[in-house]
Amino acid sequence: MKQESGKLATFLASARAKAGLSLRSVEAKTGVSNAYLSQLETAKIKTPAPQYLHKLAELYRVPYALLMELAGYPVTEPGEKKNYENDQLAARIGVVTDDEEEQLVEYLAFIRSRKGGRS
Amino acid sequence: MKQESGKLATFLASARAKAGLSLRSVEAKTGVSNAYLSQLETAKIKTPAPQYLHKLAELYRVPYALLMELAGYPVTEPGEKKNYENDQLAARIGVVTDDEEEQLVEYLAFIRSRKGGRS
DNA sequence: ACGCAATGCTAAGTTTGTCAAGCAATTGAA
DNA sequence: TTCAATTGCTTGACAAACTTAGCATTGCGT
Repeated sequence: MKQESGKLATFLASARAKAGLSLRSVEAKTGVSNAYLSQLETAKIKTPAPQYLHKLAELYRVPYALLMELAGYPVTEPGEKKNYENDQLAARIGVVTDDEEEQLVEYLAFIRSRKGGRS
Repeated sequence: MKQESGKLATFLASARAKAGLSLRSVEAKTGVSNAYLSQLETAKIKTPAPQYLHKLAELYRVPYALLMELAGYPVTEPGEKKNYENDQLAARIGVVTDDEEEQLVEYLAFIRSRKGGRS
């Protein structure tokens, strides 16, 4: 049951909305064309190059790794297992709407972005 | 002074040589076509999809993140800086041949692969 | 020598990311 | 209202990843 569909699209769309930026202003700040950004947010593009995800992660202040994961790229080393302990969290939270899920993901992104500090 | 050219190619080639595998046996084990592997190792392909790097990292027992970096993908979060303290290491090591550099990188990969253990 | 399998590689073709250009709708100022 | 700027989006073209099929060479068994 792998669902990697439009998650990235809606995430990027709401992140930009939250930042109050237009497609063209994002283009100005990141160098990513507005046409491409539109296709990204409408799920016309499935696997954008990591380079662009990195730029957007920087602008929106969300973790690069999260965008990579939403895009369906492998993020962990071959050996490691992914956090399926999150199933426990899912059980506690219960059913959520798409909007709620969206906001939870973004909030988690915010939390994680305030963690950094590798020397 | 960014040089990301044939590093990945030579790294993958020597990793396969060290494993004593043919292109077709790697294809059998990873699902990556031998033609594509050949193009990878002869630098005909610049930016292979991370999915393939992940499979090869698993087979060759080298860090996925290292292959990503050799391919020129961003690997760190937008905030963090890359280890330019390695300039100190470079100063200590001095001039090295391509073969030496290759072996050093692979040895470092080996060291790193024995580190893992995220819960 | 003869075949035959395995090796690395290349040629042609399909798919898909990416951009430049431009279009329809909305907004706002005069 | 009218005009111009801004918005999101689509279209057409190009480049590059990726596959299938096949080639040339090498090695080995008989």
